[in-house]
Amino acid sequence: MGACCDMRGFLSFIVLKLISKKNMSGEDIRQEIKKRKGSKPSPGTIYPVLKSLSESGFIEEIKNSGKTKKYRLTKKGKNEFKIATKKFCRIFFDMKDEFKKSC
Amino acid sequence: MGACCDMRGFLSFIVLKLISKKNMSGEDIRQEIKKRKGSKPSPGTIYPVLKSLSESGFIEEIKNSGKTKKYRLTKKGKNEFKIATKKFCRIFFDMKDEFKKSC
DNA sequence: TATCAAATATCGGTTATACGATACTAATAT
DNA sequence: ATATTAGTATCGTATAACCGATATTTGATA
Repeated sequence: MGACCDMRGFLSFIVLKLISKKNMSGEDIRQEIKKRKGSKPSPGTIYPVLKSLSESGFIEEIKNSGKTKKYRLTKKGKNEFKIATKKFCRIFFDMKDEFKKSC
Repeated sequence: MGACCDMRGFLSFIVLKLISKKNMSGEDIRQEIKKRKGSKPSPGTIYPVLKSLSESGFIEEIKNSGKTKKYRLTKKGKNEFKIATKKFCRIFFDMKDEFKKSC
């Protein structure tokens, strides 16, 4: 319910996008999404996504000193992200105008 | 299953976006989404969305000669779309770079 | 080493997205 | 007037996104 456009979905894509810029942990990702969407995804949302992306071979864990697990894109993940980005652009190509107006 | 980024979601937003540019019928919208996403949403997908947007007062039917019903944004709908666009931009603001590279 | 806290992992349940099938409606052609 | 057909509407169901609660791990600190 609520507003018509709750921007639900695209979470896997957003995660790939974030990791593509910088290696990140689950916590890092939750924080960054909070910044962007306003609401912080629950652990029960983000960790299954990371697991799924990991099992599909799109991302991989990198050893880390702290108590966090950081992830990076694999080669396969980079390719997948490239394809997904193309698709995203085909869907939203005319958002370029809105970007200029609204951002 | 399938790829990780099936771009599911955002349908209401896409519909508002399309109608914001040009008054459209359900069929028009299905066609346009097929062009963008590759797959044509089924009637059972699109008409409930139009109904819901209509009941919420975001879009309204305009009388039409043909056997189609065309919709346009209401004032409320324009406002909602503006807000949703801002949110979209906050989430995907750094897609601007990708747009340049991939579109 | 025992404890604490932060991050991660898992599970059950809710809701929205979406499909396929079927039914309805209305303009048009026979 | 009746049949045809494109567009619209509705229903039941499947799937994925997501949350909240709980459990587990692990680095850090007492």
